[in-house]
Amino acid sequence: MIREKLEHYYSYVFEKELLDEIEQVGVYKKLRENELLVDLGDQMKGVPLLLDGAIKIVREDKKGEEILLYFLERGDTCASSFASAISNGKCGIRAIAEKESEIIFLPKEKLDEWLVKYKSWRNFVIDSYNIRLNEMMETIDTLAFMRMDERLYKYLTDKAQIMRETSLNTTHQDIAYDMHTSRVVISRLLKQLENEGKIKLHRNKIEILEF
Amino acid sequence: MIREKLEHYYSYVFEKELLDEIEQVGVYKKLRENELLVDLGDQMKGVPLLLDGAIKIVREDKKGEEILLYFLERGDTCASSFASAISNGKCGIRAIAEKESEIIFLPKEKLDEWLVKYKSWRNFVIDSYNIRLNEMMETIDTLAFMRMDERLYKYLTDKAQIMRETSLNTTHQDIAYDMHTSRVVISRLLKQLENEGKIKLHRNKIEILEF
DNA sequence: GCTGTTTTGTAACAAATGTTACATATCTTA
DNA sequence: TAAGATATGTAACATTTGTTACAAAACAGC
Repeated sequence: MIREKLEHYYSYVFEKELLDEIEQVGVYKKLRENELLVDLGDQMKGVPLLLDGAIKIVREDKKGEEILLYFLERGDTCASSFASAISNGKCGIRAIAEKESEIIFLPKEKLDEWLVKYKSWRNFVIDSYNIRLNEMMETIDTLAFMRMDERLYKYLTDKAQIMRETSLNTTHQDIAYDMHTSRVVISRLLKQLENEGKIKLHRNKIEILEF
Repeated sequence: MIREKLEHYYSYVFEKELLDEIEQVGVYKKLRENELLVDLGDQMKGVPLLLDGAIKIVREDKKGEEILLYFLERGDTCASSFASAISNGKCGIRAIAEKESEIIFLPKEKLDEWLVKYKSWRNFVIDSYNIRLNEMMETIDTLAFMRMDERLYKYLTDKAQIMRETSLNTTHQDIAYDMHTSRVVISRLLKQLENEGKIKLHRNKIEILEF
């Protein structure tokens, strides 16, 4: 069954021999919604390959203030873990399953070995880093160039896409945590978006009418 | 002379055989102050290794609004170029020499080859990506968690360190561009920092009194 | 049903940042 | 030295974002 899912998402990415190796040494794991996958300061023993679901990557500063960096989808891996695993350093982020997810954990001993052996692995690692760098740049653009109302709308539509839903089950407070602002600000701007006809508000649920 | 500089900054990073190869295929280049090294949308034909100087990495959105991402110092390479070079993609940033700098340009044909051949090259590439990811996270922290006055003071002290000077030759307008705000805001906050005794203002020059 | 808890709505105000407008100072160069 | 050009200082005001306080609505468990 693992092989099936692997083939499904990664057969065009990895060579057959590499898929075989992954099947042998990879550890399959199912994550419950809201389960913590990586915490701040963790020393990773490997890297997760995401088979299905959605993982939220969050940054926290010394004072415990949080902000959402980006989401991982199936086919993604966590570049920050890769870093931490291969160099025995600490992880600067927190990763939480946003919904039920499935991953394969690859032991760090193999990471460098595969770089030598498999061209497809080298491409995958480099690509992953690039995707992550670009994602970070987009986050920076968002923070630097957009006003809160635009950021909020982007947050809602992005998250809906990741979750593959047109409604989000979330509270105003949760959004405020992700965007590092206050609940009152979010409520105010959500109401504004509702008046513009872009969303519809319910208790614990936001329907997105316009993408 | 190139060999000398290479040895000086990279002899502890790269194996001897790799240093030899770099000397053979690398193209040395001197950059004048303010010279453009990489522009938005460029398709990189290789990656620059920074031997000396300081390179400013800037992000620009569609509307032409800019913000400083980070600086490169000697020993650094541009992860974003690496990305662009190896995958024939476009570069999402702009790189400008902040002062006279020296680089060695490595042709993209070698990049993947060396990943297979040299452990030290693999480490260097992975490390570079990690350093850049961390730098980006710090930029995000700064944007998300700090007020403008704190950001400004951090900008001044960071830049002074990169430039290895205690005074910066710059105008309020230039700082405003880097921080994506208006000149008036910067002038106001600089005056405030001066009143707090942390800096001293001159025309075209800011002296930093407290680090 | 009733009661406590969670979530949302909103007003009133405070603080931070952005904008416009203009004055003054300093440098450059003819 | 006079005449622009560039850089800085500052006031007054606008907008955006954050904070406090409280009320009302929706839900959960009994």
